[in-house]
Amino acid sequence: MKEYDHKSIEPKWQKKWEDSGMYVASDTSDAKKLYLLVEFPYPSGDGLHVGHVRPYTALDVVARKRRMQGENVLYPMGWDAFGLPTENYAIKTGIHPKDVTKQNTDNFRKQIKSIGISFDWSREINTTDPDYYKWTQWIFLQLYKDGLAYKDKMAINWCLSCKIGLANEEVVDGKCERCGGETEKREKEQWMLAITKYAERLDKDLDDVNYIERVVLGQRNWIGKSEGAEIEFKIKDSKEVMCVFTTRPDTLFGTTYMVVAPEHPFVAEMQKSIKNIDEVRAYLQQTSKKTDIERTAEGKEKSGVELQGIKAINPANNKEIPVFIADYVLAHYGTGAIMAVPAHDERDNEFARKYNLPIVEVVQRPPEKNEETVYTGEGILINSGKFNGVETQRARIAITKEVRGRSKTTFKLRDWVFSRQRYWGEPIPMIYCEKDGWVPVPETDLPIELPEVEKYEPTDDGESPLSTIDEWVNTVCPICGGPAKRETDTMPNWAGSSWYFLRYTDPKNAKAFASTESLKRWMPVDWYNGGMEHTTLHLLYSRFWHKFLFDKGLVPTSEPYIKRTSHGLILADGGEKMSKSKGNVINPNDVVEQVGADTLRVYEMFMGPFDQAIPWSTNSMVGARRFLERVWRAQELISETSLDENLERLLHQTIKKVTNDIENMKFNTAVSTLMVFMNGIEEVGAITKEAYLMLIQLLAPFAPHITEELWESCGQKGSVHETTWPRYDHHKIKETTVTIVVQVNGKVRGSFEAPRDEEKAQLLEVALTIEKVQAHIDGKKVAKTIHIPNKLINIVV
RNA sequence: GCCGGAAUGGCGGAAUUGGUAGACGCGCACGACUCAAAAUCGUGUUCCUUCGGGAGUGGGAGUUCGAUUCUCCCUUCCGGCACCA
Repeated sequence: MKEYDHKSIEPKWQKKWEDSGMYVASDTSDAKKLYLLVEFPYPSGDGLHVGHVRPYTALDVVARKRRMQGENVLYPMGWDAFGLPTENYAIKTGIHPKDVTKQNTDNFRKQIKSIGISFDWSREINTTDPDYYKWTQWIFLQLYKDGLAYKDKMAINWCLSCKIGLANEEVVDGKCERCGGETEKREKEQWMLAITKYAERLDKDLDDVNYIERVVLGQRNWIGKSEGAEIEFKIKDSKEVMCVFTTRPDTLFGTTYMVVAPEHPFVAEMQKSIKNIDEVRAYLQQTSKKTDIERTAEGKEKSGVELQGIKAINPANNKEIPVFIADYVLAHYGTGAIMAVPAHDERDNEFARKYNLPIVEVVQRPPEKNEETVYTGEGILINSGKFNGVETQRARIAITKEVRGRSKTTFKLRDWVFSRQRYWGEPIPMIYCEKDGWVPVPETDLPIELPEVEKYEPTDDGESPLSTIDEWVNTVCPICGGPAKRETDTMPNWAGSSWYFLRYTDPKNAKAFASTESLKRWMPVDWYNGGMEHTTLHLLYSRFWHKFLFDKGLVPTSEPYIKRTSHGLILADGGEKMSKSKGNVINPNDVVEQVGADTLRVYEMFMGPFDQAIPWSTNSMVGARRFLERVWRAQELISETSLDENLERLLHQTIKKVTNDIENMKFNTAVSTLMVFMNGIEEVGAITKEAYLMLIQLLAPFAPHITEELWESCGQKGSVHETTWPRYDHHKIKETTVTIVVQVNGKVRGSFEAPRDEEKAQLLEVALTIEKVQAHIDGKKVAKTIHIPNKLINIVV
């Protein structure tokens, strides 16, 4: 027998697979289709990370198993290659981002191939390829035509170090999501996408998809749907009305003051009536200087100023109430104004206490609730005129109706800031004409390609580097033919990834982003695995684009992904995140070199639950390697004798468990089950060839190279990956004898072997003969006995 | 603060329609092989113990013949959101 030498085996089979094209998904097969997707990586200069290997291997295991079960599997890969690190590298070195991208993708491709993932490389895509981003631009134009893309001057989050505008989703703790630098608010004209028009459907349709719970919750939370009512308050001695949004119209009688956001136009409109206008202006100035971080950083101490001379009328009881401005009310949410009910809202309560405002309870507090806390729950109304005694849920509708309010649903979700003042992104295909305003580039002119530039840095005034190239910027208006200028902003790097899964179905189509036929064949994605960090960004954006395309009749389903799962991070040995600066990064290249791709794969599947973060342990990895070596050596144990009865049962149990565990992503227990079977083979010391070949098949999805080699050396023809997945015989799984556990008062006192399905009376008889059992019931009366078939006898004394 | 998730040997983890806690792997100890070492193989490995047993799945109560699993309260850790009316 040869030694197990991964260095010769792995490249050998990788080449055979590539030459045979056996992982190319068929566009003509009648077999059941299965579209498996992992997030395509940003090809960074650091190369592949062991963290990439986990999800790629996991769905590769599923892909290989399902192919063996006869399905036509599409499992593609590509590159999400626009982005800042490449651009920053270009700024530093002067090398064109295109060249950097080429180097990086070549490296990534080579690395991924070295771990034997069965991607269909014939469908490889790259978001920076003009043939690809032509269609990203095309989709933008369709959004524009439908009024879903618009330009707006607005306060955006500005990253001081990237010199770039950021979407809200890209700001984390007031810091830039990408570089971690400080951000501030800045007024700037930006292209926006009206994702909020899809808020309701993005929320509701989560009911119909099979996403893991934490993804659904993350999206729901981000969309922030909230049902309530809009109610108008008259302003005393004025024609003005103030409209508020509330989720608790039932507490209207408890409204003792109102608050409007400092930015609310009401303040300017009413300035003549405001007696303390200087004080108000001082407050406005103070808050406008504050960033969101500062507003929240002050321990949430609420502040505000009363608008003296202004009174609002509570429509429920016609009482005059004061009006405040305070920065705890947000201008962009609801109507930018609230009715304050300090008895039943914690924020209002805090504010009312600080400014000595009346607090009127209108919902009866249940007796068990602490009187110190603000009661925000449901109950029976009090101090509410004719609504006294009504239950809060019903009162919401009744009071809203009484004061002519209207039901209203609001969302936290805000429109998507789509402009970036950067070079390395898709140019936004719009032209500005003095006469005609913003004009879309004609579709026949797409793609608008990125021009060559000398400097990649954004300009000091925050404009894109494209703005300095006059011959590119200056163009003619598609409508009037007069002089006009191109938009120099580019798209954010979420653009290309918002539809890439569609392109895989028909990657070379020059007439459409994908043909209807291809889309019908492959969509929707059956199973999409990716990181939790993309729950509110990529996943929401791509669902939005897909729903838009569905509305246009361009894709066959309203949801792009049927099932979404998520992998846990791989941490460094000590449990910290792997990072270059800490020097604790494990390079998959080194691992493949030293112990082989199969060992790496088996280890990553075995290390722990797939959805859980887990520390890397090079020590533990040797267990995976030892296991493969034992499988290798077990060739020697193949003998002509018939299969041991216990081993046969174990084999069928193994087939069942591995088959189920793969589908449930319990890869760790699938591998351990294979190990148990291997232990069984060694214990018996012999195995039939047939049973050994089944072990090879079950292991094949996890360790595709060594199993090919073993399959071949056992004299089998063709690839193990093209064989039929083993089936188990449920008759052969059942044990003929079972271990019966004997308990006395619930404590284990002994056990014995008995034939399967033995009667209780017989079992009890045997149980009572056990010495230890006798010792524990000695002199006591047996109250009752409990029998769980084929499991245990419990004697209660 | 709110919403999720988690807590099991020296370590990663396994086991739930409630039924032998610690599968599998790592590590460790001892033994075999070897001049020796590595590799490999074998045996053992939750803790305490007066060797009869006893305790034990973050802590405390409860339901049950029986609880890692179900209920209530609490602690700690991780992740997400954060003045959203």
